[in-house]
Amino acid sequence: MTESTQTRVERKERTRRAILDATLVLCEESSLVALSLRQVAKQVGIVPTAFYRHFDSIESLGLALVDESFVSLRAMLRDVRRHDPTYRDIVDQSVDTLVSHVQKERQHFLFIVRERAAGPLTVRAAIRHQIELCERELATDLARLPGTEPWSPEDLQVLSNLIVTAMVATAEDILVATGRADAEKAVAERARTQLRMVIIGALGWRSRT
Amino acid sequence: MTESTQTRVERKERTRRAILDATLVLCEESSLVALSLRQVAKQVGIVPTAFYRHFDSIESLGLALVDESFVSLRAMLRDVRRHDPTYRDIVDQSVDTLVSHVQKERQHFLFIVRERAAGPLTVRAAIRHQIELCERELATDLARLPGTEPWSPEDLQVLSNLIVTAMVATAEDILVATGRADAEKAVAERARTQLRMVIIGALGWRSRT
DNA sequence: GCTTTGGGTGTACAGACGTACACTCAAACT
DNA sequence: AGTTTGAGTGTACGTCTGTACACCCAAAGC
Repeated sequence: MTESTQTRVERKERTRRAILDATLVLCEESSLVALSLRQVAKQVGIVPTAFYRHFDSIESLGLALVDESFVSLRAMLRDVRRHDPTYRDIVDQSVDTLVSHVQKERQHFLFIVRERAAGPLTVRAAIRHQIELCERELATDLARLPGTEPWSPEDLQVLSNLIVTAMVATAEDILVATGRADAEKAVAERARTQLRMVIIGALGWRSRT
Repeated sequence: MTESTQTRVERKERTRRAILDATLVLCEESSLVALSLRQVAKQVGIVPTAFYRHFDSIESLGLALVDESFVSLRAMLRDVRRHDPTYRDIVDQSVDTLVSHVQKERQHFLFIVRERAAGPLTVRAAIRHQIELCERELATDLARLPGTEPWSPEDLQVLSNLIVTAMVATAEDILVATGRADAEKAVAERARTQLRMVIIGALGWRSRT
């Protein structure tokens, strides 16, 4: 028999995690806004009123899940950045990293993609804000690449927005294609082509201002 | 006093429309999956059980709304196509058309954008299918533009997917920016820049196959 | 003109919903 | 050792949910 004695904060943290995990499971099929406190409690294995010891509404639970999800997403961006920025196959590397992270953190990406459009107002706003931060981050990364000297900060931001949009759409398509290896490959290949097209376009772009 | 006598099919169609409209109103704030039959009925002004005379579930009501929404979206695509394809400001024309249609058909676009990610399974599938049809349509349009001769059908499809993705994202941003004229202008300007970048990229693109 | 049809009504019920309140009982603190 | 704290329990409530069933009555069909 394992030693099951635990401190109080450990027990609390364990239950909190169980709530977060249970919600991610339930959110694979539906959305936060269609989720009841009782469903979550049942999935966790606690009584409904115990939920309030950890979150005061489904909405604040959602905000916690947004924070958590973007921790793993930022880990992905760090992975992308880790590679040599001058490496010629940066596109392949980035897309590979995206694909593997989406598969590994499937629940988080599913949650973000769904709640971004349908979640409670504050959750939608939080996700929008986080994605905007990612865009800015990407913009500063792009500024470090060779050949980007003539671009204005505004153009970098616009380009960054386009790339992030395309990558979010790619993540969505990977989630839909899950399980069908050929479909997954096709999505990845398309993402690579699109990234190359965009980069070529950006290199040929001259700001009008 | 207006003549209020109506045929039976007229009355039925009128109520059906009222249900569709009421649902679009309710879907401005939430999602189909968080909507109850009783809420819809109350909004329409009919008794809950009367709902079944027109749809047998919220889901099939959703499918009807998808069809309806894409009728107006196709009208938009027709508007875009109506302009001279060789016209040099095709980008400006297209973005202007998109912006004005999103504003005019705000409810439909809100519905599509939200349910695309969060709706019932069959609704999500229907929306995905319709958007894919739009992509193919755009691909054939692109094939008619001068300078696209060297592109393979696959590359056209990939480019079309990228453009549609960017325009869907633009529509989402317009919906969020509604009411703030400066924000709306910024979104439109960004969409124009992105379209130009993509087109330049596509012109410089050479297929590897 | 009499019958049929079918959109809309009203009542009724079992189950799920959020949440208030009083409770237990170990861990944590003094 | 005695007290406090707080995560989790159990009951209880009024409200909302989907849907079954019997009903109404004007338009449609004969």
